[in-house]
Amino acid sequence: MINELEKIKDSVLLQDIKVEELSSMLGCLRGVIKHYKKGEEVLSEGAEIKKFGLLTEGKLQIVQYDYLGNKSILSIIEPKQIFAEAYAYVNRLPSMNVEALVDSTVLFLDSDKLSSPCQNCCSFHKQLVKNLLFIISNKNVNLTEKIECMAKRTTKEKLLTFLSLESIKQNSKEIYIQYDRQGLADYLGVERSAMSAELSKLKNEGILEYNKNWFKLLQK
Amino acid sequence: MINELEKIKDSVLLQDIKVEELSSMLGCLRGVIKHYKKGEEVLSEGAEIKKFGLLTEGKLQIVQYDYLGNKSILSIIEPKQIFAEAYAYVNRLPSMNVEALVDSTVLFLDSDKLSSPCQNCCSFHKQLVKNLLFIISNKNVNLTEKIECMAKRTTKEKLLTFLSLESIKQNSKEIYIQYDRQGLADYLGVERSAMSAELSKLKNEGILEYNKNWFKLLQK
DNA sequence: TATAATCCGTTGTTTTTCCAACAAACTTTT
DNA sequence: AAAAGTTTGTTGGAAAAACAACGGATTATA
Repeated sequence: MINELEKIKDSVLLQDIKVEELSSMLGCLRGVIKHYKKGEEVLSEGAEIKKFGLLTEGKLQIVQYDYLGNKSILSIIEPKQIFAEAYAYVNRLPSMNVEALVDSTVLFLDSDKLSSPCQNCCSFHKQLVKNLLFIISNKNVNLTEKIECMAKRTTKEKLLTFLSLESIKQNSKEIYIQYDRQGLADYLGVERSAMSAELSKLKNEGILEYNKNWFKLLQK
Repeated sequence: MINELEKIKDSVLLQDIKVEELSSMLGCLRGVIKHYKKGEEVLSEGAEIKKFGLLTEGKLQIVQYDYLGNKSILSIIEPKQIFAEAYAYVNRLPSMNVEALVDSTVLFLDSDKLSSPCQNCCSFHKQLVKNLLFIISNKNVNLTEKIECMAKRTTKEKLLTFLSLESIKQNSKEIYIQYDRQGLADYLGVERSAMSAELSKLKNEGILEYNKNWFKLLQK
């Protein structure tokens, strides 16, 4: 257990919590460590979620199957990230599955215990709640921004909306993006090749310059 | 102030908090009441947010201007709802404005104080945090579902994804939706007339029956 | 009840996207 | 440094969506 804590002590969730407090936290939040083999299911669709997970080791995938059975990957969970936290706080059944992409270890924490501090009002609770609110709020803002992009009707507009949001965040007309072309197309919900074509057009029109992950918005 | 509390005492944020505790809560969270005339700006783009709002009276609109200056309405805030809570917990500047659609009254509460209970660990803090986590998590799930619909490539798929999600939520093949046609088209990010045409097609193909707000998914 | 206003479905045209296939550029491996 | 694999840009035809315009139905208003 100590070993696992070592790996996640600088995660966002545990930010600014003293190392000495971590093990008492585990008890308070009913921490449970579970191991999964590659390909195993960590959480399954429709199963009630009372604890959320903090990945200590490995890699997970959040996937969803639509009404036709088509699989789509919602996100990849890397070590130190938490998952399923929103469903833990909402009495709705999740419509997605979590699968282990490689052998993985997860620390599950009781969501109720986190938000309902014990009598002695342990000092770390305050910080944990703050961190969790930050994480969920941040996700919220990110989802809203993604919707802002996807709501545009044309690929060109989706691209420009995405790039100007990045430009604001990076506080510069020159920006570096985290996605490759396929990743960006997936994010915006469009076809990669069509998006590439649209990027070329924007370059020809003198609206944009780019090279690999570097982009520059010209004029206004 | 007492009068304002009366109006919001059964809001989701204040759920399961005793009426006697409400006024001490106001002090603890540095509650501030503000009034706005119709058309006035409640929060403006780029201005740091330290407090989130709880609308006690009136109606607000969250709007956004894109890189071309086009205005789009993100949501309408009705009394008892909170707003700007995600931005209050994230150190990012909001990219939207909040405007009063009619004369309105807002109770602003300090987000820091909410997540950092005072020394005496007032009992309502626990419940407030729980309620807030519920609200934000719920929003999160809703945003994710919207993205699930919008990510589909065709209007037909967007419609069927939306309807089967509703079917699951309402636990029935027969469902009632909250939007009119224009509202649904906006939600899915498509053209109303094209969507109407697609609905007719689905009806002809025997996949769907509908009349106004009532829909029935046939077969699988 | 008449009138106005809004909502909804239909159709034809234009624009945009998807899709598939391929070639060029760049990376990684051997 | 060659070979293999991956990523990105390009193109043309097919499919879908946007757009505009209109008429009928429903709802709200005078």
